Amino acid sequence: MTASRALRDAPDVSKETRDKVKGIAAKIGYVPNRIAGALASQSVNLVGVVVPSLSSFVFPEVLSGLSSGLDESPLKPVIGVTGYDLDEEEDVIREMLSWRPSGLVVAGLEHTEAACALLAAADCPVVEVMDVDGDAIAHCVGISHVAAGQEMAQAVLSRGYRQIGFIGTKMPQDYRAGKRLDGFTKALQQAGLHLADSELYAGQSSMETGRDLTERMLARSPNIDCIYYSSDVMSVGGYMHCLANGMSVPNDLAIAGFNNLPMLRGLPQRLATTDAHRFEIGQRSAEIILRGMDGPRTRDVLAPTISVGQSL
Amino acid sequence: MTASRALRDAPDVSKETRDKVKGIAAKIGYVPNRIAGALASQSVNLVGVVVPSLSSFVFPEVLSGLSSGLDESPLKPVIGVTGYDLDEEEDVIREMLSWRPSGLVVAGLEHTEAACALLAAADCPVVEVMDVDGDAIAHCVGISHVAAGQEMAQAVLSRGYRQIGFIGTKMPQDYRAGKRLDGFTKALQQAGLHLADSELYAGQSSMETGRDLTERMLARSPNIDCIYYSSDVMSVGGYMHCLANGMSVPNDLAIAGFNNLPMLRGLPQRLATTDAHRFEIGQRSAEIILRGMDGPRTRDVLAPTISVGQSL
DNA sequence: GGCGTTACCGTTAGCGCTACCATACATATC
DNA sequence: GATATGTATGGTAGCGCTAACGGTAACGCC
Repeated sequence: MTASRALRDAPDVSKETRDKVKGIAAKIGYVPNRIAGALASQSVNLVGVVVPSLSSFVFPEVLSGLSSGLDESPLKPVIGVTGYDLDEEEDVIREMLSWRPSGLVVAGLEHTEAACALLAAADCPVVEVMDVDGDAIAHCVGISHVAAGQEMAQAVLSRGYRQIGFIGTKMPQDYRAGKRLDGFTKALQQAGLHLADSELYAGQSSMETGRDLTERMLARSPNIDCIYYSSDVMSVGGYMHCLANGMSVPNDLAIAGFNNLPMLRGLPQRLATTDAHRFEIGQRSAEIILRGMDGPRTRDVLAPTISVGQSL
Repeated sequence: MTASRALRDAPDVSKETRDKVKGIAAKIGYVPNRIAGALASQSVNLVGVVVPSLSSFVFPEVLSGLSSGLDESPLKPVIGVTGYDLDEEEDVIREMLSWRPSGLVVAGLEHTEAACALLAAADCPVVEVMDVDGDAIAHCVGISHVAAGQEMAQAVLSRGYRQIGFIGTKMPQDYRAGKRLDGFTKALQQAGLHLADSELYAGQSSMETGRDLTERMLARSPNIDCIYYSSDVMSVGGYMHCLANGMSVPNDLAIAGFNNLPMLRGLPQRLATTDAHRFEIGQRSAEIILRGMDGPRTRDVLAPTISVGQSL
């Protein structure tokens, strides 16, 4: 017991004893068994984070916000990746909860029925992040993607564009992109317009896909004057198509994306985008988890920040 | 015991009993406590992965390789991030090992003395990935970054460039970038040349940094005809500088990067780069870990694949 | 001397599972 | 009928720690 206390910096150990224990522990290369410790103390200083993808440039930033928010606490984030697959998500959530974490952060509001049951019954704070358009099971921090889509539509319309295309992910895959499209088209309809053309793709967003689909859409619908992309990665791809073909942005084609990714700041022109405040979402999730199980149920709606740049 | 066996799909349970147990478990929302399970069975089906950063575009791909390699096994990767800080790395390694994982993957060969001791004493397979230039403590899969730098220098020299600059991370931060620079300058020296100019920066690589440092270098050393960047993110930034200023690549400036990132495939021109086979590194690490503790010590040196593209 | 207080250290039990073995019963074999 | 074999189930101990509490010594106070 004294050794256990000494190594954990728990009170009731004299300085000499503590130093002696730590010295010997270092010498023999003792690494405490956290599994046994966690079982005995019924506490695991880990926070599960369940995200669809790490290569989409989007979630690492949520994660750094979360890490920074947990920095002063003993909690550490543990990441699980679902590949935008709800069944896989259910497995990852189950796996996470089976380790009895101190908190769980899940991206999005859409889950399988079983996953919802797991989240509802979890005996740790659960935060659903990124999205607030829908019914949250637990705490919830994010932006309205419907609102983000509407706002961008208004920015596009106010600048006089009328032949508007959309390029984005196929919908069952990325619910949030779908909500942005819903908001966007709704706003167009209110102005008596509808989408002139659209391209939906499955799989990873990439600059290459953005460039290729832009080319295809413009070949099919040459009078398109503005394209809304479901992601900045895609919109940068579209921009590259313009650069490669001597098209002037926004004169020949106006461009708008989403996410306000760091890569936008390296381009010759600033492209229109919407910042979803990913870092802050992570930070606020950390705060909610640190409050523990007692706090009131939170629904934290951040306002997306549009930035029209020089491409509209 | 029967219930435990039923839930784990262990043998020696009749089908009726198994169904009954699973049914009741689902109904009451039972989630097995993996902590207790792991303690009792002395086995944890997790593989720790320690990487410097997730937003550098580089490690997510190693991770997908690893995941794909572990797919058929019960093992799952758990990610830890160090922020390119060796002391933080030591903490993360200690934390990982305290959970008694089935394997540990660590990026790079440079660690604190204590971390080296931990890795050497770990009772699970340990794989040091990405880099083979140096002394590995355990298994090791990667490319020689010195060789990658040399090879790119030869490609640059063979095309007649003589005023060559380098833009990259400050060295204590990213050892592998430093090794590429070493190989690069060594090859230049063998041709009787040395770097005409260089810019080193601290912090994250980004297109913006690449663009700004390129501008600064060209302002200072206008006769530079080729720049080698420590990363594709940076070289794309340099390319953006050229596009924004009407400079022709490679006529006005030749450009070479490293990593063969997906983003390169979206650009108007293909930039010179070197593929470090990140996905394959992940896959091979998975194989090594699946072999367990008995297999022979591996040193798996992959050949970096240079691609000169249209920018040299 | 009796009592309380503080500082430190040790004993015991138990966290929730699973490895291992014992048991019970059915079926097969000679 | 005795013995072996297979299938399903249950009992017991223990994984390596820590919470809770018990003990001991030293000191102070009235």
